[in-house]
Amino acid sequence: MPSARRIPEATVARLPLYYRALLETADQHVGTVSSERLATLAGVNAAKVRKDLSYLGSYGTRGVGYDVEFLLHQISRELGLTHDWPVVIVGVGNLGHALANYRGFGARGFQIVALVDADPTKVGTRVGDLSVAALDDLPRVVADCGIAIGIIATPAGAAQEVADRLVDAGVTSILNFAPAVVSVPTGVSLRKVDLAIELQILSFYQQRKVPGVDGQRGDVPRAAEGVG
Amino acid sequence: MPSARRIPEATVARLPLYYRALLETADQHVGTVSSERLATLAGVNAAKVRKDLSYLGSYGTRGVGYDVEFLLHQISRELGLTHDWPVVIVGVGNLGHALANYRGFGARGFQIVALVDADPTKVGTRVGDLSVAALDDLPRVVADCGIAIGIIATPAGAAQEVADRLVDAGVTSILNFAPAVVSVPTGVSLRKVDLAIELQILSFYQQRKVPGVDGQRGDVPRAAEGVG
DNA sequence: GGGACTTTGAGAACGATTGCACAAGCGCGG
DNA sequence: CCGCGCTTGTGCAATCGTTCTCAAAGTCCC
Repeated sequence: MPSARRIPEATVARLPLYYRALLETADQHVGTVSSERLATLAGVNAAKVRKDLSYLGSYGTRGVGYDVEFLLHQISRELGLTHDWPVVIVGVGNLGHALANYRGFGARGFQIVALVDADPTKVGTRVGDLSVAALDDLPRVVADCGIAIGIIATPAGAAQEVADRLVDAGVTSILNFAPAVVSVPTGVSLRKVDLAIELQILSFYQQRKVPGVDGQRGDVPRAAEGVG
Repeated sequence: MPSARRIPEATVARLPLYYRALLETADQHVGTVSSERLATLAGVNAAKVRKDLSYLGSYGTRGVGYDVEFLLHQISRELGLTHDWPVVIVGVGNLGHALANYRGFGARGFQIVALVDADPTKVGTRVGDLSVAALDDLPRVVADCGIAIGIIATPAGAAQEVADRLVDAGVTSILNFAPAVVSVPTGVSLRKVDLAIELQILSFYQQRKVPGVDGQRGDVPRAAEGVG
């Protein structure tokens, strides 16, 4: 069982980074890692690694470091990655299609087990080895497959309704790719990924690098400005 | 020109939300918005909106609110959205393909003007109305199109090399979708979107909702836990 | 067995972000 | 022209997150 301790949100967001770094380390048959090395692999600093890991428990050995296999096990347990999660994607447009075929999910324990779309012309078509179900079938699909996690890959206008339907169907974790604010009841987790917003944030800092000029290339002065 | 004032990173990350909310508001021919209303539309609270906007300047009118058009103009200027940004995507796999066809970018001022891939069998193929260029052509492509922003949509193993090449070619802002840590020189902005990590974070909180049980559905107790 | 060296774990200082509370400013109606 | 109601802008306190620092605890070598 995961430790009952409260783990800060910022730490939770970094655990997957450590997990990934540890997987790479384990592949190289390395027995232990120091916080220093783990930090390099995860792209953070060592103090943060130690503090983050200390929230999970005292799993390191002073003078030695962390046992790779053991720490992997602890983190995967904490993240709930000891078993596969079935996932449903709603919206089989450009993005939904790509997400359905994205191998990165399966490789990390997330199985896309169902695709759903509101468009009747898409229902029944095959994507990979799945066939698209109707939006109205969502409750049955979710129940049958034991789905707790749903992905919204619809246009912005449909996002809130889809979220509501996902929640009604019993989904309690939602990843929203639609560029819209959606709200969910307490007890349902929601994360959002907005691709255009990421570019807009880059645009902000880019804008400030070449003051007054419309972003065309040339000898760009290397400002000391970074992006977190 | 953008105000010289330093704007906190957290605020910068929210400006695009306000921008989107204001666009919707403007569509409805509403002349002014209060911070309260803007907060609702952007999914944050009113105090935060006011504080964020105050970093840009005193653009509101007490007792009235913010002029929608004027504020839109100010924010788009600050974000550098007064002109289109040409963008190159490196890696034309599943994800690169979807990103190339994603309409959300064009709609917000980001034009995908070039696609690049290291695979010789992909070079020359057409995706939408673009043809895929070779990785070695990157410097020419970047220079010709005046590209400052690059998107990495390659497998993890290629990410660092691609980032290096983008930087060499003159790109100073990078959005990385590959599940790998990449480092860039000072002066180059880097943001990352890792799809699997988002799911893993959801998995963490999901895991804690149904203690001891392997995530299957049923009568899930509504915990008061949320995800930021 | 003991001393030098390494690395963790945690306390404390620091910095960033959030949320509260309220004065100041503006429009409107009388 | 004045007072009232509304909404912004901001000082302040609280919270959250990061970084520094160092004692404690282990290994390794002699």
